Amino acid sequence: MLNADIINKEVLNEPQYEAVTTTEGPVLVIAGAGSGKTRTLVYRVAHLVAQGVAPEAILLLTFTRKASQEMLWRAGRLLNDTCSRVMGGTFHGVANTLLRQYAGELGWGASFSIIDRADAEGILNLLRSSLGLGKKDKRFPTKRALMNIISGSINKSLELEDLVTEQYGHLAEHLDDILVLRDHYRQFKREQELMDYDDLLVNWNRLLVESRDAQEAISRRFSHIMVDEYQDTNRIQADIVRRLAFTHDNVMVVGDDSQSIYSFRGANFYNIMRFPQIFANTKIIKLEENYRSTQPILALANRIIANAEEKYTKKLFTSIVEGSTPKVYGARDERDEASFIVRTIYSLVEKGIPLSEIAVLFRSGFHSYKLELALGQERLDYEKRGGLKLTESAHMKDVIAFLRVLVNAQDTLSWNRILLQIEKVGPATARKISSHIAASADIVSALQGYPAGKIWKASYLRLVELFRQLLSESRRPADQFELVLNYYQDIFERLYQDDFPKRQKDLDQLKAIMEGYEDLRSFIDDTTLDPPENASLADDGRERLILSTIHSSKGLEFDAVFVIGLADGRFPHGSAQFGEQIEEERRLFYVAATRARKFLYLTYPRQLMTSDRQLRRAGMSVFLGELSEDSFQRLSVEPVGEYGFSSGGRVATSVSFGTRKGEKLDSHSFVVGARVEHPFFGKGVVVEPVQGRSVQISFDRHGKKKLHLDYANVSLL
DNA sequence: GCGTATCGCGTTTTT
DNA sequence: CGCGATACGC
Repeated sequence: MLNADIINKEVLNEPQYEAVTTTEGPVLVIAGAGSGKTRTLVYRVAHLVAQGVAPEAILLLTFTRKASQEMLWRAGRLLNDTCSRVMGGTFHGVANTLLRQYAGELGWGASFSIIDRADAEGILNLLRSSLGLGKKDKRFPTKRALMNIISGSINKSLELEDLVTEQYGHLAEHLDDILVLRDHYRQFKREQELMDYDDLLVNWNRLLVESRDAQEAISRRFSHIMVDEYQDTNRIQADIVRRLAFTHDNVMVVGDDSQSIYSFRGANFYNIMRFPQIFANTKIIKLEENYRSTQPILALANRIIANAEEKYTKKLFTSIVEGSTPKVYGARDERDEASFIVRTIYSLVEKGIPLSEIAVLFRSGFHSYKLELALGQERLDYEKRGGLKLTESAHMKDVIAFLRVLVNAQDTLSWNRILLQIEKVGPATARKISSHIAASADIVSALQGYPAGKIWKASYLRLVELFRQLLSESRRPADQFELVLNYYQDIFERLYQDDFPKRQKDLDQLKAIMEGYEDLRSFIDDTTLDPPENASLADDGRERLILSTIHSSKGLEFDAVFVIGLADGRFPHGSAQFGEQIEEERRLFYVAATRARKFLYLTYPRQLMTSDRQLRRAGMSVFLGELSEDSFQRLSVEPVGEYGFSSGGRVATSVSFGTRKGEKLDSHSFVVGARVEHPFFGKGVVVEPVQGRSVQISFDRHGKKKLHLDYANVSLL
């Protein structure tokens, strides 16, 4: 069960942790980057469980799915199976679970389906065209901007009118159109029994406000509530936390105002400032020691944030004094930038840094395309985070649409998606058919009853036949999916002629996931709220390089970090012009730099390819220009000469990691002639005996390498 | 005339 | 890659 030794050693020796774990009542922890915010929460869970609090009564709220996995994993090391009983997850995930349980309280039927953001945009698209908006006027907001306005008014708890005048002033003359659209949008959703992400939180809050029983029950069920990254909460989330704890006030929130990077979705770091007023007798704890990064990295990070216009009194310090100076590399172009990264990764791996402890971070998803190409050539395995998730790609949405309409026949959006796949059926026809289905009780007879056009009748009948089979008898979700795949295969190959083999893998993967579900509805809910990640799902133990947007890297840490694309116009993002927007970009850079433990590389291309294949000169990011030259070291030549692109030789694609981190290596075992294995370089043989802590090994596929036993992950075969 | 196919354009970040 | 405008086919 509980490993008391770890708690005693790791927690009680740290004064801050002791304060954090033993304090009762509301606690606000203001903590800098790398100060162990998440650890603090995990230790508190451990402490509470040790005190006899039932794990089921603890609620841990985080923002990103990754962060919550990370946290539960850490908790698992302390609590083992107990931690699986702790309720942890994102606000939205927990909201979904609770709402499903208490839906009756609000008089909702059991059937409502959750739509994601892109679907919501689809609704707006339909409405906008049905209202005859948009085409007339180029200045009319894009669908994305409309979504931001409409859902932003919910998140920020602002009246739509105020929001438009404050932030979208140029749209003021279209306010009436936007209001009409908003009302249509709500009406449409109500009719279709659809909820989107924002409604989920609004309704959670409504449940707590309107149903005293539910509020009472939920508040008693969770006797201890903890929130990570509190600076990223919006008004509604703060309200929810307040109401959840109304019977006991046992709330601990952790946050850092310098890392507030989500204001674009309504996050409001004044929530942190307000916390002591919302909860009486709040105890405030500051954690200012950084346990993550070396002094040179921290010094650079401090310089970044020192340039911020609004400064908060928080000075980070570290006891890890020694370390390598952050490097800045101005590459010729993106290709050169990618090549630099590949070379440097090789040298880092040789130093013994595991591939999974190296991360490449960037501002926007597409900034890594060139690098991904280079990594592919090198056969270097990577995992990309941020950007499109598995279920967000078009082909996945296509197949999931079939499953969604099986759960909710009223889901007009998914019907549209399905029908548009038929050749010669466009938006207009699709809309007619789907509203015909929505008005009818039985899917199959509705489909059969619709008069099909001559040209597309044949393909349409295939679809009817599919649904007849899907609904003819009760089938397992996996079997239903199989039927859908059979039908979809042709369409799939037509739609994605260029790259369907690559996409096919995703479909297979989804099939594997479906096998684990008995109930189609729960599968649909899970995929809308918690999209599975592409590669990490099949965890085969291989270590992968991490490519991530900075937003998705929040809360994580790596031995070595590359921040790429630090060019003018890329970072800060070109459209960030007003003061507070630039400030948020700066905090973003700060977050990126503070992910690094030991090595930090900042790179930028001097030339960028524009969309029309023209080369354009790009300057260095203003954020780099602001830093004093002594906080980093400029690289003009290759850092390590030995590695270029390996043209013929390939890097091992399947790597098995036998040794665990921290396992002591016995230097006497590495005698000349011993067969060894390295996770990255593969198999090899010792050619020179141990000198100090170094040994020379000749690898079958990589030649001779001198490896340091304290770092390198070498194991005897 | 309506609806669909196609070409060209610009691309933030996410629960 | 999704969107809007334009061109073509029924």
